[in-house]
Amino acid sequence: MSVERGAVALAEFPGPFDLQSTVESGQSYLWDRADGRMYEASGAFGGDAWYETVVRVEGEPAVVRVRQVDDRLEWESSADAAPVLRERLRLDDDLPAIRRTAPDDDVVESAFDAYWGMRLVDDPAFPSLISFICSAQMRVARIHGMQRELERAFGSTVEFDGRTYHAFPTAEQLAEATEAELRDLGLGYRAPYVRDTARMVADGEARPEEAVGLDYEDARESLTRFVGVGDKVADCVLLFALDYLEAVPLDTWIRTTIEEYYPDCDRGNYADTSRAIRAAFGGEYAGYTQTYVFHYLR
DNA sequence: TAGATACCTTATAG
DNA sequence: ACTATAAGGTATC
Repeated sequence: MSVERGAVALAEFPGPFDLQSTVESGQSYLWDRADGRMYEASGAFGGDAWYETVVRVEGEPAVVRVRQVDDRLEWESSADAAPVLRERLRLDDDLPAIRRTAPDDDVVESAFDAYWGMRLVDDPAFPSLISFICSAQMRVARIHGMQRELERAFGSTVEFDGRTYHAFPTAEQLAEATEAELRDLGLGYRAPYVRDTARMVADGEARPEEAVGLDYEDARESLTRFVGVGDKVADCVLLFALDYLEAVPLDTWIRTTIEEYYPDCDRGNYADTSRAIRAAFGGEYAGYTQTYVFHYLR
């Protein structure tokens, strides 16, 4: 299979862009660094590192390899990668306008300054769902490692540029996994959650995309039908895959931030605290602010 | 309905 | 070396 190459001129899109922050900030677990140094030296070096993932273009798997060199996004793929990059990395988001909706207190300002250019990702729903089911009580680097293991064990292979890559497994592929196999990959108690959720999707009982179109809180409720998905994981999928930019996942880091800087927003339960912090973070794009703060404090 | 507890595994701190 | 602790929580009681 031939290797096509191209470049995306970032000047055509509103505001700055930072590839490393975007793919190494714990939003997406579908990208891998070609040099194997994912999460090793955030910000210190590797600003022009190559990142790779397997996407689907019209149903067919295609490897996409991308790196940022100054104001260009250079890519290599078996197909035209530009439209995929534009969508998945949210290049059309008007970052300066979004930032203006955020509060201008010290934490938020510092977070935006530290990683200015980071975008939210727009991942496919099922892989995002599985990734965040795996994220319970896990560190970012290990969640990432688990997804690579799932791909290697259950995903389809794709040949590209003389190497073999693995796509993220489909629900049907993952539904075939046994709990023991998943535990052997290090998933621990998340193993039955992943298997059961994959079965629900494979059996046609429910699909994460069904949440799209519902009011935000109904969409969150819809996702909690899946096994291993509570309010927090549901918020992650809404924010990083289903285009609900107001979603603010209440994880340990944000809860600590609320305690320290927004004590009035602590309402004692998820739903009410969520409403309060979403309002404090500016409403419509509150999830953007959450993601900057998360990455900054982590 | 709100609150407590078990749950896999691993990296890191002490 | 060895143990305690915590990691982007959820299900169950």
